[in-house]
Amino acid sequence: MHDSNRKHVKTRPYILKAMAHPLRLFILAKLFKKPHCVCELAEMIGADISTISKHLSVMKNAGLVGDTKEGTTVYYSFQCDCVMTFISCIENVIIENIKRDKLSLAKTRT
Amino acid sequence: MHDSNRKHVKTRPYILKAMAHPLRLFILAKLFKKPHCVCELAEMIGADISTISKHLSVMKNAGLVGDTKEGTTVYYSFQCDCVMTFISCIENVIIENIKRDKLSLAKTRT
DNA sequence: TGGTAATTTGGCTGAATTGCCAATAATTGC
DNA sequence: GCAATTATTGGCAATTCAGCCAAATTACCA
Repeated sequence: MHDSNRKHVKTRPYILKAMAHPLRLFILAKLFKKPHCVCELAEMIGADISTISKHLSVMKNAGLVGDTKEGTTVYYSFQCDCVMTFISCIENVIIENIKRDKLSLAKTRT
Repeated sequence: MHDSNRKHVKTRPYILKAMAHPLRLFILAKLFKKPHCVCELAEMIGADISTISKHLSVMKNAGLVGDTKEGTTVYYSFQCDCVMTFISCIENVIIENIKRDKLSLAKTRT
């Protein structure tokens, strides 16, 4: 692989990784609607606060969310509009996949 | 968490996971330009053929790529236009991140 | 200054992922 | 049919990731 490619390849996936987790997608969807603090999200999800905090940290480092302190409370908010555009795009892929599955199923039946 | 949310959350991340890997992003970028067989990609990347084959299998299951057999050779091709739109969107996030880093760096300096 | 609430960090264990090798399959041409 | 080529699958060791608990940090308030 060319060095230029190698560099390209190394720098990009961290943003995708930051999204590629069920809880993190859920959190993104919630934050898209309005900002939430860590304990609110932990409450919604039913996981340990420290777990949620770590997930938020991953997404913050990836530049997907931002945070604001108010006293001891930290409010996280959505920071990347294009992500939601993409998530809705993913829906389309899923629909296509389902169509394809049905098609191949129909084919094997005949 | 509501059941409807739980379901939502479980079904989506597999497509993101299928992209969230350096080699897989590299492969997607290559396939975006033109179809390639497994051994061509393995050659470009310098990894074992079986490794590449498994990566392609993950992406195929996610509906990101498709394959066509020609003799013993399997050509993989791009199947999801919106992904590249998104990858270019990721570039923007990266640029924003860099800007932010520089800004915070400048702030700490003053 | 001491106590309290919200969050982050460290540490640990179990689970998942990766990548190589070897073995197996599938297809072509002799 | 048999060797050769291409790809897939199984198995294994190494690495990374997730999630929980406990400890540390931060900010507020009396």
